[in-house]
Amino acid sequence: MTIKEVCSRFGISPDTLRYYERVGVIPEVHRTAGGIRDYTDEDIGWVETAACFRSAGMPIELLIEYVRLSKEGDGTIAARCELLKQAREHILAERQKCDCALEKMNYKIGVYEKAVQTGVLDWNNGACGCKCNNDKE
Amino acid sequence: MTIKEVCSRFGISPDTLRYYERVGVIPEVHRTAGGIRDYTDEDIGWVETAACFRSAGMPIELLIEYVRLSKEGDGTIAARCELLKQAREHILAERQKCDCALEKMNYKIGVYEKAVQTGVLDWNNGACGCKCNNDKE
DNA sequence: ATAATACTTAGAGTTCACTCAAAGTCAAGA
DNA sequence: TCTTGACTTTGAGTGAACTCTAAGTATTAT
Repeated sequence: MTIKEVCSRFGISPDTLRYYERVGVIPEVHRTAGGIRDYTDEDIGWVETAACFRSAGMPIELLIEYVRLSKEGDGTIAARCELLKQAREHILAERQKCDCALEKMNYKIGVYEKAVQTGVLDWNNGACGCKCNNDKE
Repeated sequence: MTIKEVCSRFGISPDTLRYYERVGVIPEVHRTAGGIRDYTDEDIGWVETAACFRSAGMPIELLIEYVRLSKEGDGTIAARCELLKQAREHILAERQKCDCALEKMNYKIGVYEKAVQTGVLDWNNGACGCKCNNDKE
């Protein structure tokens, strides 16, 4: 599969794909005799993982470390497992922040929708109960 | 409330708070006679909103636009409502990506946990069903 | 065979969201 | 009053993640 096809499949630019390979977010991609990238199914699997994890906000450094460990072989299985669990905590926290922001947005949108009809914003009755960022101690 | 107190309450640095005010992510903050920031409850409400929405990945530009519209008065209520709805779609999409990444992570962690015991990674039985980034057309 | 298009690399440039530095002002304690 | 430490502004610097540029090579259509 050509770089173009991989790009359109995952919605990533060719520059980004080459960059991912260069810095080690994905392992080296298979090439044609002329040196042009020709992604195998395995290559595509790596791209899919990278694209999926990146789009959820997982930092590039963690992906690089994961690929590095994978190249080292079966001795790093436990380490990779730990890394994935750590990444999962990171993404769970991200989602928690999304939920908190959504709660606040829904509250505000409710107030605004009333205001669109009445012409007056009324923040007094019932504040948003979300605890986001509040009382950090 | 001093800038220090606001910082520790929301887990933001003073530099970031001043930056938010400078570029318009929050409106101008109340000052003492000497020119030192002294956050009122209303100021703190703005900070809370900014911190919450930012932590969910809402871009600064949208927050600036929201504050700009708010300053213009009641004529922009409908516009602000629209902006919030647009922001909500944005955050919902973010959360969707988190869920997709979590599905993939859980699948991988399952494979690795088996491998930690057996010593062998087995990706063959049952692939991750998540559709993240796949088949973009 | 040749022209047009698409690929390659290395390295520089861009964007976003802060973060720091320098130079000066304010406030509280000795 | 003086000193110490926290505040102020303006503007420059940083890090992450791309994104673009230039110069060159490969592939495809005519």
